[in-house]
Order: sequence, then C-alpha cells, then structure tokens
Amino acid sequence: MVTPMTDVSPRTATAAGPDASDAAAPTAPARRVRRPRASTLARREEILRSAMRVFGSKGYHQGSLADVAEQVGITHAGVLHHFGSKDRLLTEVLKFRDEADVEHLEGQHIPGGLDLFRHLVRTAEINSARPGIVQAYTVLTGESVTDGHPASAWVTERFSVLRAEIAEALHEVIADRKQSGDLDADLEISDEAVDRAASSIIGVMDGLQIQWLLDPEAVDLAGATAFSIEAILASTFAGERRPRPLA
Amino acid sequence: MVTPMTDVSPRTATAAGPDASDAAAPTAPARRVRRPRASTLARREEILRSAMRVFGSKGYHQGSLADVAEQVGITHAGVLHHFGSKDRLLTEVLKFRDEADVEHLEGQHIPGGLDLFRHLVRTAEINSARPGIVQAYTVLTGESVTDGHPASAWVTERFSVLRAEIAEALHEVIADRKQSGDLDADLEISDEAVDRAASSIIGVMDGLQIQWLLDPEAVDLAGATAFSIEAILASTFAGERRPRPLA
DNA sequence: TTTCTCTTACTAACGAGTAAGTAATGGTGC
DNA sequence: GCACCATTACTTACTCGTTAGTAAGAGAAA
Repeated sequence: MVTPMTDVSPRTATAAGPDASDAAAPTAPARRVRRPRASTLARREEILRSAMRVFGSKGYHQGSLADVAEQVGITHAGVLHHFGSKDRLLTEVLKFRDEADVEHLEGQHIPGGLDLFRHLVRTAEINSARPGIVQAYTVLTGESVTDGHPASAWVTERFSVLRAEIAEALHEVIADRKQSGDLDADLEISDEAVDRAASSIIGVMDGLQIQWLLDPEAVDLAGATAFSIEAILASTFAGERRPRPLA
Repeated sequence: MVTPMTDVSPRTATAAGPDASDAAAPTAPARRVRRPRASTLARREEILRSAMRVFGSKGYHQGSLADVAEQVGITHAGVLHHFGSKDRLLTEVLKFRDEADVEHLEGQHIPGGLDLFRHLVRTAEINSARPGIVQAYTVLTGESVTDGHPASAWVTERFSVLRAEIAEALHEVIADRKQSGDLDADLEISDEAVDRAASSIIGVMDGLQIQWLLDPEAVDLAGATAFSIEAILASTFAGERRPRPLA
C-alpha cells in the first residue's frame, strides 16, 4: 500500500493518511530522505495536466479519476497512488496552476500600475485562442459556489488576492496622475470606489468568458474586455464628477 | 407504470417516452382528454421548486433526485413518475423559471430605454438579499459550459435574448439623446460598440455575483453593479471620443 | 371501474477508495 | 561491478456507497 502522496516536505503529520502504522517503528536509524525521482515528477505532472483537462471539460464532480487516468495510460488506482484522493488531486492541480502562472511571469516583473490593466487585456486576447483553459477556469469557478465544494477556499482566496492587486495598481495610477497633473490633486477617490472598480474588472472578465464559451461568435471576448476595463478606469478616474446616466 | 409526464399539450409525439405502447390502440373512441387535476399540478410545482433549490445549491450533476424528492416528502421514483427523467426535470425547471419571470412582470410593461438599466440595477439590489436564487443561477450557468450539459442550449439562448434586449434599449437611449441634443447627432456609435456594451453589462453582473457569493463581505454587489453599468453606459455614449486610459 | 399517484423493491452502472501483489528500479554494501 | 533489498509504480480485484431508471402493485380518487 504505502500510498506516498509525497508532500515534498517529508514527515508531514497527515493524520488522515491510511498508514498510521510505522509510527512507532522500533529501529528508525538513517531517516531516509526519500526524494522523488525525476520520472515520478514527470508522471505526476502528466496526471496534473490530464486532470486539468478533465476537470476543465467536465467539471470536478462529473470528471472521474478513470477519465484522468485514461489520458495518462494508467488505471484510476494509479492516480490514487500518486495523489491519495480526488480532493487532493484537485488541490494539487490548483497549486500547480498557480506555480505555472508564477513561472510564466518569472523574470519579467509583475506588472503594476497601468501595465497591470494592459496585462489583463492582453490575457483576454491570449485567452480567446485557448478555450480549453478558459473553460477549466470557468467551470471550476462556477462549481465552487456550491455548498462545501473543495475548491471554494482556493477560488475565494484567488479572487481576494486579485482584487487587492488590482486595487493597489489603481491607487498607484491615481497617485501618479495626481502628481503629473493629469488628475486634479483635490479629487477624492475613496477606497470603496477603488474596491468597486477592482471587483467590477474581475467580474466583467469572468462574465464575458462565460458568454464567450457558450457562443464565441456572438461575443468579442478581447474587444469587450478591453472596452469594459477602459470604461471602468475612466469612471473611476472621474471620481465624484463621473457621469451618472441613471441618476 | 404509464409515467404520464403530461406535456400540457396532450398527445405530443414524445418518441423517447418509455411507452411506445397504446400507439395503435384498436378502439380509441372518446379520446379521453386527460386533463391533470389541480392537486397534481400543485404537486408538480412543489417538485419544481424543490428541484430549483437542490440544483441551485448542489448543481445539477451533484444534486440527486432523492434530494429533490425528500423535500416534497416522496421518493425519487415519485419524482420520476411526474417528470420521466432527470434531464426532463431540469428542462421543466428552466421553463418554469421563465414562466414565473414573465408572470412576475405581467401587467407592468417590460422596461425599455434607460429604465431597463435601472431595472438591472434594481435587480442586483434585490438579489443581494436572496443569495439562494443567485446561487442557483450562477451554479447552473457555470455548469452549462461543460461539454454536453443539458442546460447549455437554454443558457445560451437566454444570454442571446438578454444581449439583444439590452442592445435594443441602448439604441433607443442613443436615439433619444441625439434627438434631445444631449448627444451630438453626428456622433457615430457602431452596432459593434453597442453589442460590446451589452455583453459587458451582462458579464459584469454575472461575474460580480460569483465573487459576492464566495465572499459577501468583500464585494458590494449592488454598488459595484450600479457603478459598472453607469461606467459602461457613459463610455458607450462618448462614442469614439471616449477616454482611452490604456491607449 | 378506471385512472392516477406514489411506494417498494429492484437493477445496472459507476465512482472513490482499499488491499494485496508484482515487476522494475536504483541505491547500498561489498 | 555485482548482488541484494527496499522502495516505487503501478495493476487487478475487490468493497461500499450512490444514482438513475424500471417494474409492479397498493390505495385513493373521480
């Protein structure tokens, strides 16, 4: 049995683990540091990629371990050997995605200020050529609002971080513009207004993705994203003086 | 057995139905018009409401017929007696929702022009007091982008209609404003721009709902919705002269 | 008496997780 | 450089729970 699920960090206190044995092994001399081999890591990455595809196209609940395993050419028990449980596999997929994102941005500074918003628009442009990824993200996000979903904490955290990053970038831009005189230095732009804008930008991106996935002909993902972000930025910069067509 | 699943319209050619029998009934004299009793209709409505709750909180795939049945105090076979299959139940739920929506707006004219946008904002305000409904809508919408989901056609159609309604209202407002002089009569606002705005408004509403469901403290659903819609409207009305902070 | 609603009881399929065994691999002692 | 052995990476074969759907009959209603 054994079922490693190597948490990189050796000897984690995974109480739930099926092997409570060997805890009191009589002679534990050289504390073997069991580092995973390269081929194992490669295999796991294969499985993670497969899981991303499966959960992306069918959702977490509907996608089975057998589906994931099939794409790698093993059985579902083989997948469990590496990841222990389906929930665990999901969290590993999410962690993997995060790490891949970070790696992708490696070297090139994480954009701040106006560049962050350009980066978001650029992301939408890139995304409109890869519906698979977008679907994975959208399905998982939608599913995560169901009661007790294993990904809801991750998604919530992700949104929280994103909102904070966007809000910070907005504050930066506002400060810059006030200094350069592009913006009236006396203009009051409240934190609440900035937070509203941040939520709205994320929201419009996600919402457009849903529509675009269902009907790519009918929705210009990149165009609408760019337009909305600019609209939201413009209104935010206008502060209390922004036009209020509904008032 | 029999399993009626009365499609209101009697004698629909539901080929898929489990009873292909009685098709060539030898003596069919008085063509009994089998209208469902009131108590039956009431029961079905109970089931539909229960299904809305279940599919809303757990999703379609994860919500079981037993869950639906339990809330009505019958067994899952009882539900199948009325609706034949789970897929059928879902489509009936969606149809029911549509009818309920229409009924709700009955009498009061369907808002057009700027009133439509006020109505959308008002809806967001109302929604922020009923997370259950919002969750149902969000879960179903998210799930519908998975491959072969039974609700994807319905959701796609719904988005399509919504976009068209919003685009029409926008065109109205633009025409009005040009006539009243609020808008330069020479200003060009392309159909594409209007469509982009329509998609964006729907998108921001849906996207904000997801964030709000996951973290109601962190997101001001009504406020952000109102802000975004005004921002999008303002940018649309500005046409080619709109500010382009990212350019 | 016929129709309708609903139950009980079942089937067949599927899915996650467990147990145990097997073949390969690679490090260790020599 | 080789034999040995522990570990790893699986597989097969299950268990157990869950689920949609079916069949047939019971009781009530019209």
